[in-house]
Amino acid sequence: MTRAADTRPGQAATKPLGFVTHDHEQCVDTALAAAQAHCEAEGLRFTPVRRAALEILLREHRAMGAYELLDRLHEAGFGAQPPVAYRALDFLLANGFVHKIERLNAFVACAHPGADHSPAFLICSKCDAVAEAESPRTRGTLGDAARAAGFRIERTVVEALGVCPACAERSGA
Amino acid sequence: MTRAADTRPGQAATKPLGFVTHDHEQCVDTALAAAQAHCEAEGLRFTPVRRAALEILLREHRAMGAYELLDRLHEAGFGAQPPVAYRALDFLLANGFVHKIERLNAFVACAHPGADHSPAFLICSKCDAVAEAESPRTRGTLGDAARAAGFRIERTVVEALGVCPACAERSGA
DNA sequence: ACAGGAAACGTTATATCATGACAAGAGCAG
DNA sequence: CTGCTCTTGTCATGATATAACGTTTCCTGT
Repeated sequence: MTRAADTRPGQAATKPLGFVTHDHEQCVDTALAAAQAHCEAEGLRFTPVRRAALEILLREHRAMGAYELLDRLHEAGFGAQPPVAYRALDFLLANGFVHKIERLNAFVACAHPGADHSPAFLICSKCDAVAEAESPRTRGTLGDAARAAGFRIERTVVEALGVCPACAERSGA
Repeated sequence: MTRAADTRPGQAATKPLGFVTHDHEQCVDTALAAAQAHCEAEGLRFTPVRRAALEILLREHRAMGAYELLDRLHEAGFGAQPPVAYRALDFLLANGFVHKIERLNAFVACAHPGADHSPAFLICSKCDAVAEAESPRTRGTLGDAARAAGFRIERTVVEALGVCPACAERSGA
């Protein structure tokens, strides 16, 4: 509810992040700064535990379970009980800084900081690696069916299961 | 947009199942018969507990948690422990007779018995009702991105969250 | 018919994921 | 400073899912 609408198809999304290497330090810093700016603009409290949670997810750059995140937060001096992690995640999810991978019951930092988008994920069934891509607007066919049924779509989860390049090479070669 | 489960001719052929009424007795029987035929053709064992699990999901015609299904199976004389339900569900999932709704951690009988398809679901955030639609082939845009990354897609989960007609009317009116 | 093997079933126990409820502290408007 | 709201931390519990193992069932080869 706190995000402005900025729906636009076809941004630079032909290369899903996640299966490539990149300047990670910078990508973490950029995302943290963007989150902080967003919170200041919206009057949200980017508290230490929230910031720490986001930083951990950004640094790991992979889907992480809530309890694993909780361990890291606890190591960093925060509380040790599940609600500590889940509440931070709730905040980050609500503001689009992280996404939940339903298939894995895990969470991943958003790869497109700042952009309001409809994410799609590529999930490797062998190693659970996750890459985020821009969602193809499912508004087309599915949207038609939904309208015909009187169903109002608010959000669409798209998760493609398959084999990532690394695992394909490992088993194929 | 093809539908097989609602076999009544001339009615609501463009609506995704789930938000419409229909001849349920017949739809259950048809689906059970189709499943049985499929198993016989494939040399699979359509055992009593598997059949019972499918029948329960078909009759309920809604997304059901594994433990709720387990209760029903137990009432029907089967074992009372979680693996009883999860193993039946594994079989039914593997053969396309039921689908898992990741978002709800729940299971629903397939609405297109016999058809090899890529389902998409409309999930009401207010009442958890679920309707199954044919998936718009997300192969297009997402498939391109996947290929570019060297990712081989095997299956795609599509779950649209929103408000069903009944809940929209209830809150809107 | 029957022995051997694979698959399925039921059980106990445990692992994993998530939330309810409540008290104490932090930040802000009046 | 006071009252209010939001946030944090805690304990406790609920909800979802799987591991491991012995027994039964079914199929197959003889």
